Amino acid sequence: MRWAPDARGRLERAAFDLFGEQGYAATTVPQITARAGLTTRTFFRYFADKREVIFGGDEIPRAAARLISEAPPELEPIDVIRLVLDEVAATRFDGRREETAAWRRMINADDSLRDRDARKRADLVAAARTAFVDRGEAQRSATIFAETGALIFHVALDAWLAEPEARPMGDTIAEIMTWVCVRRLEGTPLGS
Amino acid sequence: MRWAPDARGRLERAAFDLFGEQGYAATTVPQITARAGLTTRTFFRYFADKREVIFGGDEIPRAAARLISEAPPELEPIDVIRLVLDEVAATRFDGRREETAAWRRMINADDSLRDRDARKRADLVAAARTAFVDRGEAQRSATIFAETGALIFHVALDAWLAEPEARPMGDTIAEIMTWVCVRRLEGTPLGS
DNA sequence: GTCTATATCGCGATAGAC
DNA sequence: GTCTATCGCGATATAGAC
Repeated sequence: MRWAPDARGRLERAAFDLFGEQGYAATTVPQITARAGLTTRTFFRYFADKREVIFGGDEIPRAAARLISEAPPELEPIDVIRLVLDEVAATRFDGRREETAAWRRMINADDSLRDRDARKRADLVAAARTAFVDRGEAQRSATIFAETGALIFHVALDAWLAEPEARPMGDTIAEIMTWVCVRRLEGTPLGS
Repeated sequence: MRWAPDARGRLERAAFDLFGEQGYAATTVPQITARAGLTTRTFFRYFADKREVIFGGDEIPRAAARLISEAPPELEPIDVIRLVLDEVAATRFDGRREETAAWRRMINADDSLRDRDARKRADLVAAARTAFVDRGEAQRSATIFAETGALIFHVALDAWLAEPEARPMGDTIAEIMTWVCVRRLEGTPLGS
């Protein structure tokens, strides 16, 4: 056949290998595509820019939105957050602490990656907000719940990665959640 | 004198004018510097990149950190947040709703500006966290208070700009704050 | 200040899949 | 045949090096 399969996967692997060897900034797109046996132009067909190789496109916002939609309708929003975060922690982070820490180190070492990382969090909030609205939340409460979920998750991820001993990330999340409480007050008089 | 004064201000004004006329993405740095009567190189001496003309450098994180440090030491963190946000609202936003809305529209219209905007929020959180630590908060609680302050501020700003009638931004902030509560639980047994 | 590398993207051609 | 992935070439702006 004319093209080797899985061009996207080859680009991702070549990129991560090179980033590991030389660092993110020192690696050029032509180097990545040369290693993957493709052209520079092809890289930009799969990834909007060089930063996007690091982040999984919109996979995370989509997964979060799906989990929120599928949560039992009778759950309070804060319990939806708990459910979603526990699921995410168990399936995507437990057992991958070292890889995750290395990934975070790479992001934190580069300014343009920190920009994009912050943007990804905003995208996650936007997707979660929509999902909460679909559950019947008002715009404003949906926004606050989405923001709060992202807050808990990011604080917990940082804390979990900083802990001396590996333990289930859900434990860290539970600790953070005891700290933050969000009350639904829509419609109640101000100051109540 | 050899150089016309206020190169930075001229660059900012030229940039905003051109962004208004042609849009952000369609405006090149050489166009900006030509209008300001300066060279491209000079632009990058004042601004790290093209996006930074839009944001005020690290002025906002610095101001927030200063306000947190100067708040009366006996205040609870959530009341420090209230104080700081009210001050910021009154001095920087009240009476500038239209400019602020236009500024937000410009940011939301461009992907690279959304990246940077999200990053600026992260920088603000980092500065506020440090300031809370200086007040004697533990790392983890400082992080949560800083994140919560940023959350309230951003939700309130969005809401305030979306309101049909202009009113003091502090009123919107007060409404949002009745929604979000943060408890200091460091040192208490888990599950309490 | 000048020079240059590199990211980024548009366009037309082409090769194989269905 | 049409559709899609890929290529090759080129143009331009940002951003950093010298």
